[in-house]
Amino acid sequence: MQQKIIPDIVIGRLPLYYRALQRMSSKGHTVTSSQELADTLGISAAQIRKDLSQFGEFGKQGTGYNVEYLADQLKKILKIDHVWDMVIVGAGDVGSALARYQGFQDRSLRVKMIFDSDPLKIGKELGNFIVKDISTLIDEIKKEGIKIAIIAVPENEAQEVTDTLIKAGIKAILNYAPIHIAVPPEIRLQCIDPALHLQRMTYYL
Amino acid sequence: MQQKIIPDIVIGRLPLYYRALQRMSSKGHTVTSSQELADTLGISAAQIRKDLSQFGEFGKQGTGYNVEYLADQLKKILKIDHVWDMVIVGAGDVGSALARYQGFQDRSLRVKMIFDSDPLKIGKELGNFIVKDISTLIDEIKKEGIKIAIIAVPENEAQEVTDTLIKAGIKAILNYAPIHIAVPPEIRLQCIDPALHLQRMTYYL
DNA sequence: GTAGACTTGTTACTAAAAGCACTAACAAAT
DNA sequence: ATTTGTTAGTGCTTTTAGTAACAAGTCTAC
Repeated sequence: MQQKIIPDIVIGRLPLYYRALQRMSSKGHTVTSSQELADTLGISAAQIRKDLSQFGEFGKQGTGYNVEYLADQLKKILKIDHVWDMVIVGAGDVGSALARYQGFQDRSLRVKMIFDSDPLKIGKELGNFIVKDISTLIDEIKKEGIKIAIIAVPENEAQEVTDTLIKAGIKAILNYAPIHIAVPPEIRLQCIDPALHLQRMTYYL
Repeated sequence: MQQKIIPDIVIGRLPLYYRALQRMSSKGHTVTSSQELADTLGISAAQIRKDLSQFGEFGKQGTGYNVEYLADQLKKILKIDHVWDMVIVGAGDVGSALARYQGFQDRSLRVKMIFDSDPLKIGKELGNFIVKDISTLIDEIKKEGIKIAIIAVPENEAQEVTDTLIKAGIKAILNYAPIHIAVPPEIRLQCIDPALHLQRMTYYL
């Protein structure tokens, strides 16, 4: 159904556009232009127009884009027109912060469960959750049909947890462990390692 | 002194190589090859060789790279042959998790101070730190000569905090606030927004 | 000492992404 | 009705990034 293949780099920018539109909308703006978005985001107006035109014609020449309408279209494209449940694996500092993170609200994302292997943590309260035993992970994920997981375990456990998650039917993984994990090509993977981001900048200092 | 301009995308991969080498080193490996690194990282061997050759000839034909030596060279290139002190602004969940984060150890990064504007948080203990008053931020940063900052404040305060940090002499910023912040071109900026990473993957589900 | 298997650094080539410029459409003011 | 300024969408050009192939150096086994 997707006629031409859209480059992943374009897909990567869409959430950025959506985030800006949400903010405009909450401020009461009803229309915007590629130029205004460009100024807001630090991306060229031509780039934004080209990206959006890959998916259809959402704007009106001379007028611009209707904020609500464009946001709605992006929601459909990104499949965030409904809430996605997620699991967190690892109830350490990072996992805990993510479990309490308010930034998923209003962005079609919701933490559903959190797992750990440490008997001292299992059963404990954490935010609105009770930490579950990692040995029940496959069953719980399958039962709920969850497709997205966040890994927040030590690096030496990350690959094993990944393999288990994939067995459970997880299709997208956000990895906070500071190590490269291997996944089959059909599994989506994104990594966050603050030290990596920081070391990328020290070169220029 | 830097003869040719190295693309930023190349700089971005160097910390990845360094991380892999650190791991190899801790496992006792003394030599490696572009092929082994490629397998470890999921990047092509040719790519790795080309990236490294931008900075010099670090390997030996037929043999490969000496792990310690290459790691050392990368440390020099990335200027992480000494520890960089950092400040965190915002002592909420994200800031707290970062203040306690163990992943900066052994990676030439160290949190030195944490600030907040909330009187209820100022003066409180947090990990090994006492949360400082944000109104003292400029003085404290200047006094210590700190160049790197992590922003972990709500989105509506992020731009103001950014401007203050730059006044204080900060040259590199890691932004956790879910909003685009504007900085002058000479300031390095990296952003981490987990929702953005996740929404990038939902498209494919 | 030599054959053969490895591995680097480099060059030539291919593919992808971004930038630019232009056309057509629309709105508002006169 | 006409003019002016604005803006989307698109094709073309330039730039950038990645891949593949190869010569030259190194090591090991015999």
